[in-house]
Amino acid sequence: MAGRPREFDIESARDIAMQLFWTQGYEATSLSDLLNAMGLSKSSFYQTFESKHVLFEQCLTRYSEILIGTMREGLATAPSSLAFIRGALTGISKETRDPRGRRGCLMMNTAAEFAQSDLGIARCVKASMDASREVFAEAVAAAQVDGDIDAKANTKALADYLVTTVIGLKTQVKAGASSKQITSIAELSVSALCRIT
Amino acid sequence: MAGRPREFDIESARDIAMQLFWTQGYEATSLSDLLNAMGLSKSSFYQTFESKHVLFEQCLTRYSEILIGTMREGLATAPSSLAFIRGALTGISKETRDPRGRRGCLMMNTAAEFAQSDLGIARCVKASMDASREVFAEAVAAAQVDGDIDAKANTKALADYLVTTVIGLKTQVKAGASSKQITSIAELSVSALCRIT
DNA sequence: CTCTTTTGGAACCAATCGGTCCTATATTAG
DNA sequence: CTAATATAGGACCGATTGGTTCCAAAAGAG
Repeated sequence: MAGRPREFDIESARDIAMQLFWTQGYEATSLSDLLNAMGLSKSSFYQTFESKHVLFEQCLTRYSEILIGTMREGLATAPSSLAFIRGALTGISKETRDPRGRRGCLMMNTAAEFAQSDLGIARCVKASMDASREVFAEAVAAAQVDGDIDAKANTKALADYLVTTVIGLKTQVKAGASSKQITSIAELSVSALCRIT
Repeated sequence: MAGRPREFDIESARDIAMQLFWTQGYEATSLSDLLNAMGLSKSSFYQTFESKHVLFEQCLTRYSEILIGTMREGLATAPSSLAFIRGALTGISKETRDPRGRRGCLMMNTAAEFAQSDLGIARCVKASMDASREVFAEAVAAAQVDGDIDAKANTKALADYLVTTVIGLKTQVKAGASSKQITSIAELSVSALCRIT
């Protein structure tokens, strides 16, 4: 039935594209950038992925899956829910030292690049933010049960607060903040979180 | 000595360009977009502003001047330093209703679009962030004198925290958060600020 | 062997990009 | 008047953009 088998792995090719979009942005990533990095000919590219735009949407979805999955795993394996939250914030300081550079978060970058112009993409970004807020909400709720965070506080509002802080921290990294600055802001945010009533 | 006088105002033309860059981003704003919006011919444009890139850098500088100026004025006229801080955060919720749309902050958008690729622009973004952090630092210090914020807290760290929160809030607006969400996060952040020791 | 599919590469597309240059006209100062 | 500058508009530039189409070769399945 089937003819010549595909010589590349679709998912890993898409992951390479995702890294490119993440680092350079959508517009700044040209088709030939993609072809070179993915090691594909134009034929293979357009036969497999419909267009640059479709591929980008797939990359957004994939990124969100990884992001949320990593968060969920971190929450499940952390010594405590509060430890997970603290780690999620302070861990951002590591991105400062990353040789691949201060590239922020693909979702935020995309939100900044497209704003309201592309409806499908805007929906994708919002869905991803909602999902990460949901994970934070679970973490906060658990920390409230643990007694690390005041049980009377509004769980969802605290989750929103955490998402906002993460976004702010990642943008600070991209704007050139030092590792020390990031760590200090993160610690401050966590300790503030624990004092809220 | 002088010939035919210029028929447009350089500063207001640049302001129009700034608005365009702010709304659409640098790459997404084409030369003809600029010419149409500014009401200039190509000749006048290139004679007055050296290039699109140079004009953009001027717009960044201008934006920063306005931003910092507005902050300083707000700090000077607010009933208290803490009131200024609270207003700076909660006021972001208004941007949700702005008909011109959720366009975030030009500096952050630029940071997201250029990342580390353009050194001059990166420097400009960092300078602006440092300046706004400085204003926040003055406000925090004054609020500490007022007794609204614990005097033992690290002033500069709190200022960094505020900048981070503002960035996060503006990005949330751009990503589609509701006015209520923004207000609630802002209030939460301020009350957290007052409890930090 | 045949059918099907993928492959790489090239040719080609219209459109747009930022930018330069030029012409002809208009408006000022001296 | 002349010199100097600004104007609008168009011609033109090379380069690049995302995307389409065609082709001959390759390699699997039946």
